[in-house]
Amino acid sequence: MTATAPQTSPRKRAGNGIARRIDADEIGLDALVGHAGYAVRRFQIWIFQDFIKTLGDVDIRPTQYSVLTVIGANPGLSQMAVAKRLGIERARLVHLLDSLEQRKLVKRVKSKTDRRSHALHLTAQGETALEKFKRLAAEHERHVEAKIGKENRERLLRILADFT
Amino acid sequence: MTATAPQTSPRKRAGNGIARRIDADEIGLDALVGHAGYAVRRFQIWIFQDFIKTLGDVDIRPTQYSVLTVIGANPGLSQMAVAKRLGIERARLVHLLDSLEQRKLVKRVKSKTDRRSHALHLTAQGETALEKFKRLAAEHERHVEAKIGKENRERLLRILADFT
DNA sequence: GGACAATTGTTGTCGTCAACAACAATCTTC
DNA sequence: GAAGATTGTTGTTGACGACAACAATTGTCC
Repeated sequence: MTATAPQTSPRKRAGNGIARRIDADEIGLDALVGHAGYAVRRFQIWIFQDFIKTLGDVDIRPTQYSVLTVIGANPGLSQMAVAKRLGIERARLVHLLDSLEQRKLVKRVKSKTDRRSHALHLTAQGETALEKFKRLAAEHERHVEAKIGKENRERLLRILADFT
Repeated sequence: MTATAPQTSPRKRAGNGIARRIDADEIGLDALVGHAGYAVRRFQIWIFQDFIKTLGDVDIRPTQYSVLTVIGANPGLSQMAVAKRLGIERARLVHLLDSLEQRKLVKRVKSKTDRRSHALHLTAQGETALEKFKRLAAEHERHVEAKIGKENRERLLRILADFT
């Protein structure tokens, strides 16, 4: 027996025979506490939920935002180049671009130099839309700052700079 | 035009007419660089991939590991309590437990005090298996340490302590 | 103590996402 | 020019989060 069990039942007996519900914060995480992956995962879920909520009116999700940003900063990239840069599978990027192209934010232009590939560009509408998205994303970033603190957010960005 | 485009084509002309492929690290991320969510997401993917690979021989994924750990540390919990503690939907936990129960690592015991709920316990086999999983998870954690540094990992855990 | 609301586990659907595999068109290389 | 690699596409699989509905059971309120 290695488990450090604080109780062996989902109820706690209060001595008078009345079963009490266990609060979530009474439940130990044991080895999980020392795992960076667990904390990072929970944090990432929180961040994405806030991002999706903050950009809810314009209906832009984190992955879509990353694609638009990269295309905006590097017009003419191929799908393969975008996928590699963002760590997205090229098969997945196809659907992402289908959606963004339907919404007239992005256009696929046949490349002159390589007839297999498409040169990706923002439409004029996409350019102005992206401006708005960036303002909303900055607002989301302020939420992150409010949640973990200004210095902690900057520390975090420094620690994880290699993964961008 | 707000885009700071270093090129407008997926090829770079080298002057002699030969098109050169663009390397991924030449592609700017623009606003993405300042977003904690992007870095956290990429890092989380890296961590999970390493975890899955390191625990590949025993076929345990991060979520399964978290469920086993919590049950091991708090025998007798209900499914609802585990789901709440780990931020998993109770509908999703059903399938997770189905799988773990089939593998004889966990057992659902009918609760005496609440006939709606199940008291969750590790089997004897589950106890010894979890020991091994924890050793492998610790090895994974050393990979994280090697990737971002010992101090950075500890800083990270401190910053994100509220999310566990 | 009996009606009504809340909780628990379960089943099902839907959409997102990563990981593969296969394919046609095209390019590169030898 | 033939063989192999690359690009975009389509499709499948499985993990995962979010919902909705349901039966069984428990809690609450009058």
